[in-house]
Order: sequence, then C-alpha cells, then structure tokens
Amino acid sequence: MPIKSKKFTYFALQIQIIVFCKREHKRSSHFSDYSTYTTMAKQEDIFKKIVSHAKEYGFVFQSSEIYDGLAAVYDYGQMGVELKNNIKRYWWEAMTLLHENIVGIDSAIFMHPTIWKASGHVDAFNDPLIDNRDSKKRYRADVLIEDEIAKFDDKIEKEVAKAAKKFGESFDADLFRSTNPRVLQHQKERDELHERYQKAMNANDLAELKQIILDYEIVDPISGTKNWTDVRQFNLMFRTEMGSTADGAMTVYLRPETAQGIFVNFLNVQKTGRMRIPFGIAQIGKAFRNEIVARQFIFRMREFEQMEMQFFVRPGEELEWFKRWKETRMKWHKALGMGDNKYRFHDHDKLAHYANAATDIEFEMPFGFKEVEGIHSRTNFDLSQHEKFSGKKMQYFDPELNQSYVPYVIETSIGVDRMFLSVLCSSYEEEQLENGETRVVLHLPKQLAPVKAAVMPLVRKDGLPEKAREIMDMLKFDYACHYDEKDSIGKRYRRQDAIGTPFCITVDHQTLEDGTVTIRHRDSMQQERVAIDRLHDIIDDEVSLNKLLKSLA
RNA sequence: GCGAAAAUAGCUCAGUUGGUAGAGCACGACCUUGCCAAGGUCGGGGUCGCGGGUUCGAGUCCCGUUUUUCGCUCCA
Repeated sequence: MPIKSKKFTYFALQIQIIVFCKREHKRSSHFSDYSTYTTMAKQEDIFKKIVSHAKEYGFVFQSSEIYDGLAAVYDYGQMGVELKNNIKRYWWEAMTLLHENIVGIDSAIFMHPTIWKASGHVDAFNDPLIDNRDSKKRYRADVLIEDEIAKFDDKIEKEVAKAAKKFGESFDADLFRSTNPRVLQHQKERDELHERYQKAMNANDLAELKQIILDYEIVDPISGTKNWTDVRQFNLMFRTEMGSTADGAMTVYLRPETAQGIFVNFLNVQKTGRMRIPFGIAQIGKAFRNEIVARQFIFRMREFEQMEMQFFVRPGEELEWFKRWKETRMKWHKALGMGDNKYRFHDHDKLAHYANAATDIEFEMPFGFKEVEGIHSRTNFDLSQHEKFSGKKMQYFDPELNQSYVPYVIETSIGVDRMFLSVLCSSYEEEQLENGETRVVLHLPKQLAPVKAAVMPLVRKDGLPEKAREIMDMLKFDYACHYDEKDSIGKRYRRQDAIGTPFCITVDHQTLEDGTVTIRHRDSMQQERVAIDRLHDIIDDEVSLNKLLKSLA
C-alpha cells in the first residue's frame, strides 16, 4: 500500500549535537552501499508509519493543525500525554526516590536576562549568517572572517618556514617574527582585520560584517563567487518583553535549557534542604530554541521538554562521579527492556570549553543511532560564571575538608520528547499472524503504557456489560482502564494492541457463573482464565513502576 | 534561509481536454453475530490548505501565500 500522507509524514532526522564548540565536525549519515541503503529505505518507510500511527491513535498531533500548523511544534494527544507522563514519572522517581541526596525543583521559564549572558547563551546562540546566492550555501559570517584572519597566520608561517630552511640551525624564529618586514606587514594587516571584526561583532553591526566580507573579497569556497546576501542575525533564544508598558519593558528570554534554573538555585536548595556534597538537583521542564531548521518530527522541536539533574561534587572527584552516572543512567534506560543492543555511548572527542568529559547515550531509531541523553562533566564553569555575573558567592563550605569551594557539576540531561520517540519506535510492530493477517501492535514497556487494561463484555447483553462495569469500578482507582463494548471482540483486541494496552479483560457468560474472566496478553495474544479477585495482582506485577525502580536500586 | 515536490472527508486515495464533489476504511444510531480487525439498514462529515487572477463556469489553468516532505544549509 503506497503511503503518501500530507501533513504528517516522514522526517529525516539529524542529530542535534549538544556541544559547546563553536565549530563542530559534521557527522556523516550517508549510506555506504546499496544493501545498507535499501535496509534504511525500509526503515524509513516504517518510520513514516510510526508517525502516522502516532497521529491516528492520539499520541502526537501537529500544533495548530486547523490553522495549517505551526512549524516544529507538536501537541501530545490523549494517549501521548499518558505515555509522556509515565516516562517523566519513571525518571523523577528514579532520581528522587532512589537517591536520598537528590531533590527536585521546578524553576520558572522566565529568568533574569543576565543569566543567559553568564551561561554564554546570548553569545553562543547569536550567529550572524550569510548565504551565497550561487552555491546556495549558508555560512556563518564570523567563521568566514575568522578563516580570512587565519590566512594571514598561514602566510606568516610560510615566511618563517622559508627562512628557517634558508638559515638552518642558527635561525631564531622569534627574532624573525618580530623583525622581518614581510611578516610584520602580514601581522599588521591581520591585526587590522581582527580589530575591525571584533568591533563589528561587539557592536553587532551586521552591515559592517558584510562590508568586511566584501572588502576582503572573501569568496565562497564552493562556487568561488562573491555573490553574497546580507548578513542576518539568527537568535536561537526566543525573546519577549516583561512589563506591560512599552517604555518600561525589559527583554526576557524563554529558557533554552532548564539547567540554569538549577544553578541559580544551588545555594537556596543546599541551605534550606541542608544538603551536603555530593548532592543533586533534578528538574523536568520545558525549554525553547528557535531552531533555524527544525522539521524533524518530535526529535527536534522548538518547544521541548528536558529532564535534567545536576549533581554537585568536590573538585577533583568529578570524573569518578561522571563514570558512575554514565553507568546509572544506562541502567535506567536498559531496565525498560527495549533491548540492550539498542543503546550505545558516544563519547565526545571535542569537548566544550567548560567540560572535561562528555558522552551521549544514543538509541537506535529507525533512522540510526541518535542522541537521547547527554552526560557532561561541566566542571565549575556555570557556578563560577554566576559568581562573576551576580557578584554573589556560589560556594559550599565542606565541613570534612574544612574549606570552601565552588562545586564541580555532573549533568545528566535527557530529552523527554526524544525518549518518547525512542519508546514509540522500538515498540511499533506490524506482526504477521499465522492466519496471514497483520496486526499492528505497540509493545510498549508495560509500566509506560498509557492504558493498562481494557475491560470488555464479550456480548452486549445478558448482563455482561454490567458485570464488566463492576470490574472497571474495581480497577479504575489504580490503573488507567478502557471500557469497550463496540464491535467484535477481535476488533476490540486490535484497537487495544494499537495503543499498547498490556491486558484485555473479557467478561463472558461463565463469568456470571463462577466469577472468572479471561485475561489476554498483548504480546503473546494468549488468554488465561483467572478469578476476578486475582486481576489486581496480575496487572500490578507487570505494570508497577515500583518493581521497575526496585530493579535499579 | 535556498531549490524541488505535495496539499481533496478523521485515515488512504480517485476525480476524464475546465461543466453541480466520490470510494473504501473510520465515526454515530439500530438490528445481527459472538474470543482475535471486513454482517445489514440508516445517518453525520468536505466552500477541494488559504488569498487573488483568467473564464459564462476553476478541485482542475496562472500568480502569491501557508504548511509538510526531500536535498542543501544551520545547529550547545
């Protein structure tokens, strides 16, 4: 059957590399041979179906759909919100219940604008971009100019190398650099350009940046032409105004990450909670990034949700804790039973300037291994920056060491939406049945399933619906349950399969006689006859979050 | 942001050289059947993404626009 959906189809996913580096190497995702390609094509086809399925059964809708949608914003539907809440609860309880020294907070989305200067977001999230009209390529204007500056250094080094060859061992490079007229000329030109560039960047003068590119005749490395557009500013932070009158308004940002809410409350929590290092602060919340290109389903959205935990440790002990958190987090993922082989670490080769270790936990989606969680050893960068910008001490007095210090931080940061996507993708199956039919089933981890049990009368008469209602009333206080009496029983089972309900409980005529029902298991489709008063225990055994948490402890 | 393609019912899609909007599934009611998706009858639902233009007449042709997809680009 050809799949050709309109608004809600496949999105080739690209990974968002969460690294602080100004220039990040690009990861190739090209296919090396035909067989890999065809496998991937099939996988992409499945992903299309998963996306359609997500809409059809109320997991994910495009935002504002009746107004043609809003790019890269999605809404969670009646099933999606339950699944998402279950994911969040699993994380929250794994953090706060299993660790006495981790507490949660819920900080506001609006924060003092200076926080984003301190964190580096104001600078790092502001990129001046320029397009070449011939090659249709986009570049960062500052990078183009920095490359031009580097060319002067190349020229200087060439002169030095040439001279070194000529003069042999007696050559004094430093002396040569400071006296050779050609080198001095290069240095002078370089410094002039550098100064002009810095001035333009500091003043945020986009026209001047373009003028520099024109004056220095910088060409597109691909097309070789100078057919440039104007330089435009792309700010990845959403901006709004606080204060109702125009003149008194202050520019504030929607937070691009939740971590800073933890850092600025570090002392509040430490003091009021009488926390002693090592300890952690956990938070779940929305964050916002005005991505230039963000058309990749819920993998990269403009509004997204993060689950972050910042763990504060003694300086010098951070790498040991980094290692421990890597293991702890991986264990958390694997406990869901979606397959150990679906996970891998991706250690960062290039580290952000604040980090001294960083890794991603990647999950194998239909489109390859993609980052779901990042674990970073952030040193004392953030707290130190806040000391500097706020003028307040962000230190902890360690009674055992009898000294004060700015704690080091291990961060674990997981995207709720990506986690959601990974669960959905790994659960979706089009199963070939023995009778030749296909059933679509979501093998969701049972603890995360939006609906835990469906209760249904075999027929809609003879008092069976009433009996089924009784069972609903018994279970509904503990589990999300569905009641369904419409259509044939087989059809009702399939409907529940499609949303991943682990159990279907069917009331038949025998129920009225001996108080037993059939319970049908989602994955095996096997049925067993059990007494009604055993239902609670049977369900609990499989869907209980407690049991899952105990396996982690 | 550039280039290309697409947009018709909740979903998947037809719709002839321009001439009064269709099917299947889904949905609702009633009847029937009763353990793994297709029974019967009746019914609800679309100003064909939106805005212009050409035409006696536009779902169909033209322009613009929005959204989505693909390829670039970008990406803490």
